[in-house]
Amino acid sequence: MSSTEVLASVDIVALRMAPEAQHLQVLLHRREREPHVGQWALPGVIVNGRIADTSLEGAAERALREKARIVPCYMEQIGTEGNAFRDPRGWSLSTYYLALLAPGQAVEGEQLAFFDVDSVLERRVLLPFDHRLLVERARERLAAKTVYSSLPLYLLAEKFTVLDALASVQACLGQAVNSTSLRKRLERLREQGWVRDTGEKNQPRLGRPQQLFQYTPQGPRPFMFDRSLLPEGGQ
Amino acid sequence: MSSTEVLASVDIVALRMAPEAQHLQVLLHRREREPHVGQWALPGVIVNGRIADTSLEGAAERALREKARIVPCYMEQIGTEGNAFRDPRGWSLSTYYLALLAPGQAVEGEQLAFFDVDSVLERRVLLPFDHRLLVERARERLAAKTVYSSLPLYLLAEKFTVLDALASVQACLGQAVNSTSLRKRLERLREQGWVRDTGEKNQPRLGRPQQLFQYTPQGPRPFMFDRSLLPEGGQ
DNA sequence: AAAATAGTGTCTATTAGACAATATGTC
DNA sequence: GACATATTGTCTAATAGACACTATTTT
Repeated sequence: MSSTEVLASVDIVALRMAPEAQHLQVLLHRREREPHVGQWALPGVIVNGRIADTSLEGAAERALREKARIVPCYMEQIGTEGNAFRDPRGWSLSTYYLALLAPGQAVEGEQLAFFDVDSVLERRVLLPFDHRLLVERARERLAAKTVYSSLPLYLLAEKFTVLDALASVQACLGQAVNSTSLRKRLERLREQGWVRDTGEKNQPRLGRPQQLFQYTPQGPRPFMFDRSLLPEGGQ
Repeated sequence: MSSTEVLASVDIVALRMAPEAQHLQVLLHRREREPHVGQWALPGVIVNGRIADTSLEGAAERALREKARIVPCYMEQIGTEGNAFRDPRGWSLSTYYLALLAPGQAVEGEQLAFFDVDSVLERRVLLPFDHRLLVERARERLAAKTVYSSLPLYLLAEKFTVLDALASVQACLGQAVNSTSLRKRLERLREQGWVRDTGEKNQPRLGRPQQLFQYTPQGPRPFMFDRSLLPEGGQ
């Protein structure tokens, strides 16, 4: 009977909308220990290691709090990757979470930075372990839920315009979305109490002012629409 | 620096359609060791314990193979539950999978049996650890995917009738479904090559014979429809 | 007034759902 | 033929998507 030697960790794929841009960024943290010390990687912690955790969920929150002093707008477990090869220390297992952050989310220190998700997925930024895979899976889940739920709205500032919402949906989905369809979805959300018209306006440099909305979730899970945004895209 | 003592296991929520009935059953295995020896529980194994595993997925397949000598039609990781309380031995973590079995799936031995999912969820059959929760989560995922995918078809025999498919969808969903809608979905699947009309017929005791179909998945993941089966039900 | 941007209204296509109509078997 | 069941067809409702139209601001 050998001892059960499995290293358990949690890693966080924390996303925000890039400031003044239309794409997603992922929060990375410079590793403080071996292996891969000094490299940019997903923030994460060993589960119930030097610091006791009461639950996996708790460990995930601790990872974000300790490494980045951040509390996300939304967090969801995506899955667990475990095998004998992903960590040079041996058999390891990482349960990873998708966290959605507000667009203005600031981070302190030299050890933290946001990187474009696409540059990670396209390997222009290389991550240690299988962290690229974890980002890819989190991104896939986000895209899949975007077509039939209100999930992308968690990435918005407290007050947002229709175009902000459109940018978020498109960034999550990785493709263009019909703006009429999105407006109708926002209108339905408003009827259901999930979105509030603040009555305030935002004046762009030119043109008609934009209505400012507020996302007011009525439950822990996003609102589910009964149709996909992308009929052809399915499958 | 304390040692990282976390017990990692995989557990399988393997479901089949009850024979001659319209509901789901879950495969349980009588525990051979402490804790909870002799009780009916989800089949599972310790990850990379006495027997080496190369991956979590591999451990999940091993669990089904070792405990039940079964190869499922479909398997999907649902999530990981981990905390300090779920196992009396201490901090433990279980990654659990949903497995879908063919309706005739036989099991050998006194140590294996199918139980109605509802009797587990309603606590008429009590499972050790948090296994009831795992069954509930797997069932939720199945129901959620049933409204917009072909997932329930993995529960069918090689050749099935429209009514078989309807029974499966309704069992997965836990509620009645319009049979016209399901027929149209099957027709679309047929056009897409995901379902084949075998040309054969099944003669019920009375009435017109039933067409026999065959599920022929065109990819590893189920076919996605672009609308929900339950417009009102959403959210 | 012109330009630019936001927001509304109208029409089409698709598909779930209700239900009537038809087909094909047993007794 | 009567009956039972399966299958097809027709109609309605809801909503995504395309696009024309109107509204509101700056210059």
